This record gives sequence, C-alpha cells and structure tokens, in this order.
Amino acid sequence: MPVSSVLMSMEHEGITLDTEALSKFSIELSNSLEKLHEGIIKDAGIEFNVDSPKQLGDILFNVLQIDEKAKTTKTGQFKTDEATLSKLKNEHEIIDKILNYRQQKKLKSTYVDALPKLATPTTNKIHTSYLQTVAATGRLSSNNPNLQNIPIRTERGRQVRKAFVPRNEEYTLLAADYSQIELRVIAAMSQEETMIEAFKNGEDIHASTAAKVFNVSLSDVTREQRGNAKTVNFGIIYGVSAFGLSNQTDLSRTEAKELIETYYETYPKLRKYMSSQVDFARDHGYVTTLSNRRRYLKDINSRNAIVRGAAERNAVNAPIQGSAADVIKIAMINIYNKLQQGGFKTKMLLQVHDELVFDVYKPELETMKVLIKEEMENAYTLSVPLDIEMDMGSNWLEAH
DNA sequence: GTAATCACG
DNA sequence: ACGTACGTGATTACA
Repeated sequence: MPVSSVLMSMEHEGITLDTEALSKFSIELSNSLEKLHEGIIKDAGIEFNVDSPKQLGDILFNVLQIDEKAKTTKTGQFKTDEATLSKLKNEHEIIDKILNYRQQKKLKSTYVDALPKLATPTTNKIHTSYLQTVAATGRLSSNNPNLQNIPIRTERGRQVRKAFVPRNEEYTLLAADYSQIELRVIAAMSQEETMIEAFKNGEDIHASTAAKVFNVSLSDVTREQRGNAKTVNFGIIYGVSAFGLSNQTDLSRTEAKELIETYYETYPKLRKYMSSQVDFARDHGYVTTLSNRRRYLKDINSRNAIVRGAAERNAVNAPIQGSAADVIKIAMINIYNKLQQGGFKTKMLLQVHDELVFDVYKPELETMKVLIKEEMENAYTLSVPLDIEMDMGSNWLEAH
C-alpha cells in the first residue's frame, strides 16, 4: 500500500521524450527497412508478407529449402525465431537480411513510432502505468506504454534510449541500479559464507565464482571461464538444468552437468537452501519473500514431472526475485518521503526492477547522489552489503 | 482470442 | 523418451 502513492507520483510526473530525434530516426529506419525488404523479396524470388512468420517459414524451408531438418512449433509451423535463424546465417544470404529487418521493424513499430504518439503535446512527456498486482513474484509491471523494456542491447536500440531526456536544461537524468541484487539476496537467504565473503570483499562475483569452480587464481580467470560462471550464477537463480546451461553456453550437456555439480560443491549452502524452499512449498503450498509476500504453487505436488519441475523452479526463483522487489520498493518509499520532506525539486520518474531513474535538479545533484545511494543501500539489512551503481547525463543512455 | 516473436530485468 | 531456466508487455498475423 505505501508504494501506491509513490507510483502515483511517478506516473503523474512522466518523463520527457525527444520526439524530434525519434522522428528523424523513424525516417532512417523506413529507408533501411525498404532496402532490406526489397532484398528479401529478391532473394526469395517471390512476393510474400515478410512480417508473417507462417509465410516466412514456408519460403525458407519449402521454397528455398534452407534446412531439411527445420524445427516446428507446437502448432506445426516452422520455427523462424532469432535463435533458429541465427544458426542458419551461413546457409543463405536472406537470413541476415531477415534478422536485420525484424530488429529494425520491432524498434520502429514498438518504440520509435509508438512512443511519440503517447506524449502529451504540450509537455512532450509520456506517462506509464505501474501495476502492482500482475507479476506473481511481487515485481511491478509497466504498461501503456511499457517503460520497463526500452531497448539498450543493440546500437540501434540505444538510439531509442537516448530519446529519454531531462525536463529542461536545469535538470539531469540520474540512474541508480542495484549491482547483482538477486545473487546477493540468495547469498544472504542461504547463508552461503563463501559467496557472502566474496560480496563483502567487493569482488567481481562472476570472476570470483569462476576462480573457485575452475580452481584457478582470480588473476588467471579467462574471459570464457568468467562467462560460463556468469551463466551458471544467473541459471542458479532460475533453477538450472544441464540442458539449459549447455544451451546458453558452448558447453556440452556433460560439461554443463559437471560445472553445475562443481558449483554446488563450491557453494554447498545454496543447494541446501534451494531444496529447503522446495520442501517448504510441498508442505505449505506457497513460498515467501523477505517481506512475507507469498507465491502459491498449486502444481508443487503434481504427478506430472514436467509441471512439477516448473513449480519447483518457481519455488526457488520467486523468493529471490520477489525479495529483490521488496527491497527496491522499500527504497522507493524512503526516497520519496525524503524528497517530499526536503522540499526538493528532484523527482523519481521510473523503476525498472533493479534500477531507479531520477530527474535531478542540477543544484541538488551532490545531495541527491548521497541521498539516493544511502537509501538504496540501506533499504534492507542483509548479511551481504547492497551495492549501487549510478551515473548521470543528458539522456537515459548516458545515465545508465 | 491465440500464437509467434522480441523488447527489457 | 520427454521436455527443460525466472519474470513481464507490445506488435503482428491469423483463425
């Protein structure tokens, strides 16, 4: 309940959009899309709707016969998703054009063209809605428009993020995000000393994990080892399988299985904690977060092993993801109250699961850096420190 | 209304 | 042999 008034303020405040930058970008994308579309039709040798996965699958696998062992979806259509197409990049020149077309079309229709239409004409501000009763774990969700999935991973995507700007010259955007909050939560909840120690020492957790599981010194950890350790660390939060890990890495099923086993030997309390969560769920029918939010798991005792397996992963993941959500909500309430009490002009604008975005009145900047960091790090006391990264700039990309 | 796809943490 | 990592929302095609 206390979060709701904070969300109301954030929704009402809105964030300013550089609509001119987006309309220029839209024209660029139109030109690029037209060329790609032309090339795709030429390669196919026949006119078809490139936006239809059904028609595209027919062209790729029946007409061009790019892959005789093409996989299908549960409805019998050929799969044409990114993972599938990426593997076929070297088989035909059409593939790369389709991947580029898809990416640019997504950016244009979902963000570049859609967002300016939602801006209030007099202010150029857009106002999302935050929902507290959608996500099963206690996270927020955002819609109309969703401002929790603004692109960042590709260069073109980052152009979209650049269009989120401070309200005027007197303000700067500041983004503050929790560093590895879910891993810190699982380390604290499981009381896994080795992992707690790594966080207390301010270590790079993925490198630290790699050093331990591959039995090398921290300075000898290769990029590949760190990458694999990072994937396992994330996988643990979701309830990894050897299959899932091998899918996400270059490791074989057997290697993935061995890595998971070594991981649990390195962090034995983690495995204990995870099975205790599953046991609790079997006995009570739900699991809880730090703030006692419950997630009910009706399938936890299902006779169907697939269904039960999914519920067991939920039993492990929900307390972690949900506790991280508890922590940031507490931080939001405390920051909001401080901003109100201090009569500051700075406003909290956005929440993206482990990140808060502020429009900071420049004369308040030094005060805000301290206040925000302090409140986020001390929102909840765990047996591991919470660490914040923050940055600022004249747009959301620079602030991130 | 559902499926497929893809954007984010 | 099966089916497999957690949580969302928007767009498009299509029945």
